[in-house]
Amino acid sequence: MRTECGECHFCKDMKKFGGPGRMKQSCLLRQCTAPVLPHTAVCFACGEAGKEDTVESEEEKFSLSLMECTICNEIIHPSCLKMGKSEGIINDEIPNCWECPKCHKEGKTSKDQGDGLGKRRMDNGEVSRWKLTDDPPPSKKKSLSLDDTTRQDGAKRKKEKDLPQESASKKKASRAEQSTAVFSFFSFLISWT
DNA sequence: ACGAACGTCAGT
DNA sequence: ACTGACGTTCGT
Ligand SMILES: [Zn+2]
Ligand SMILES: [Zn+2]
Ligand SMILES: [Zn+2]
Repeated sequence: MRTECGECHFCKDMKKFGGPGRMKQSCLLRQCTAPVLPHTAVCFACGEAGKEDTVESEEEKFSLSLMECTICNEIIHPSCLKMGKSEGIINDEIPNCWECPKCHKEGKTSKDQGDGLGKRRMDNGEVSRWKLTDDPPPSKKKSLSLDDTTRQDGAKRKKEKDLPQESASKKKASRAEQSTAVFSFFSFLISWT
């Protein structure tokens, strides 16, 4: 809720402070201390969303909420984990965040990430990233189709000033735009080597 | 491994 | 539609 400092790296990028506005990050003084899961998050086991608001007992709210593990990054309803005894370690600083019982069963104590990627904020004050997209736990590799449909969100590269070539769905680049794209492509080839 | 870039989400 | 900003990808 703090006001933007106007002087940090990200503020200086903002158009409102005269920057190009490409980074699109919040002011360093305004970083969220309690990030929540996206609304699109679903349970790794049952594929459904969180249902904490369908019940009023605090105990049931927990078992029907979605919890994300800081170690394996799986998001799951605690109630969808049918494990005998083991309890997870709940991080009360960050909503819907824990170290799941599965991970704590094996040696996976805190600082070994199953896949390296996907970090969040550790208990100290240092920032990290976290990921919520699944990754098949220990075996398969996720096909990673290079082509299309399974596009994660996120970003590809653009360039520096914007290459306006788009496929057939939306704008249908004008021929002038196409030729600039071709020109840019040749410029790129020339600058190679 | 780090940081810039950017698509996309979420709120208005 | 517009805005802020998150999470992923890519260049280095
Ligand atoms: Zn700032
Ligand atoms: Zn579930
Ligand atoms: Zn886990």
